[in-house]
Amino acid sequence: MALGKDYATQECSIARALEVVGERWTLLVVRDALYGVRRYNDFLVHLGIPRAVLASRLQTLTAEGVLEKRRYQQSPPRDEYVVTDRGIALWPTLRALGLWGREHYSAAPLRIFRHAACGTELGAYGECPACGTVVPVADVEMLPGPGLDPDPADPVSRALLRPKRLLEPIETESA
Amino acid sequence: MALGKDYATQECSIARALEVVGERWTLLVVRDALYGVRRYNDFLVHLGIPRAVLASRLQTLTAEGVLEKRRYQQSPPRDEYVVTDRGIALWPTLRALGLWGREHYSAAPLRIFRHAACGTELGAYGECPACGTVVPVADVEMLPGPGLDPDPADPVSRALLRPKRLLEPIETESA
DNA sequence: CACCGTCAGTTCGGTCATTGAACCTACCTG
DNA sequence: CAGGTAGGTTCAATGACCGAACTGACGGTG
Repeated sequence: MALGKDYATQECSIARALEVVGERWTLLVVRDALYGVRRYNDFLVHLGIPRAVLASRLQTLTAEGVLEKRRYQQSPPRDEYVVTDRGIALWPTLRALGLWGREHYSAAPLRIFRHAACGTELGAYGECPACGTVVPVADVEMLPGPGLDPDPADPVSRALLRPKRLLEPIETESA
Repeated sequence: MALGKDYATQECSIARALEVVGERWTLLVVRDALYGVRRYNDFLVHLGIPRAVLASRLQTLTAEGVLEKRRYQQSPPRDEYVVTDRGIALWPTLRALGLWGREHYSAAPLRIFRHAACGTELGAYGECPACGTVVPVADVEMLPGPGLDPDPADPVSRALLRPKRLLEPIETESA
C-alpha cells in the first residue's frame, strides 16, 4: 500500500485487507461503486479527488479484483468500472464504518438503507429485523436521510438523492 | 486526516469515520488496543511502526476519544492507552475487514474468535450462532489459528499466542 | 556517586505519496 | 474546423512517512 512500505511484519487479515483498501480515497471509491457510480468522470466530480489519484486507485482496485473494467462503447472507447463480488463483499465493512461514523460524529442520518422487499430499515449488520435474514446488497434500497443537503452542486450527488437500489447504475440528468 | 485536505466535499458518515481512522496505521493501532495492547513500547514492537507516527496516532486517537490515556504509575511517570467505548464500537468494522481479508487474500485463518461463554466460533457479524446473540467484545475469546507463526520474534506477538479475552491486557514475559 | 538500562517520547534529514493544474488524445457536434 | 467531452498522463510543490539519533526521567547495580 501507500508510502513505501507495506504492513510486512503484520500477520493479520486486517493488515492484509488494509494493504488493498487502506489507502486514502480507496474505500470511498468502493463506496461510490456500490452506490452505482461507474464512470471515471462521475467518480471524479462526486469525490473531488485528483484525477491522477483516481486513475491510480481504479487501476489498483481493478488489479485486485475489487472492480472490473468494462468497455461500454467502442467509439470513442469508454470504460466503466463495475464492482465485482469481491467488492460487494466489502459492504459489511462499509456499513459498519458508516454506522460508527454516524453514531459518534454526526447528528442526523445522511442516508437510510432499507430492505427493498419489505421496506424495513436495515439493522446494524445489514440484516432485516423484520425478515430476520441478511439482505443481499442488490436488495438494499438507499434513500436520502434528513441530514443530507437537498440541493447539492454536482449531478452525481443529485442523482443519489433519488431512492435507488445499491449496485444499480446511477442516472445523471445529462441525458 | 492526512495530506492537507480532509474529505470536505463528502457528505457521508463513512468519510467522516475515515477522517478519524482512515490514516495509515490507525486501524491497526485500534486493533492492537482491542487485543489488549496498552503500552507505547508494546505497540511499537508489535506494529513495527515509526516512533513518531505512533506518537502522532496515539495523540489523535486520544483526542478523538477512541483511546484514553491513563497514568498507571507515578514514578517514573508511565501512561497506558486504553480503548474507550468509542474504540470498542469499532470492533464490528475490524471484524468485517478482517473477514474480508481472510476470505479473499489468505489461506489459513490466523486468529480465531469464539464466544467465551459457550466456545462457539463467532459468526460474520460478531454474533454467536449457538446463542443467537451479539457477543459483547469483552466476552470474545481470541486464540491463534493454524496460519499463525508459532514462534514470533517480538514478545507482544508471543503474548498474543495464548488464548485470551479481547480487551484484557496482555502479559509479556518480561516479568 | 557513576554507570547502565528502560520507557516514552521528540527531532531531523531524506524519501515518497498526494495534490492541483496543465497538458494530451480521441472522438462527436454544429 | 472550432468547441466540447471523456478519460486519462505529466509535472512541480507540498507534506506525510520513514529510520535513526537524541532527550529526559527514572530505577537498579556496584
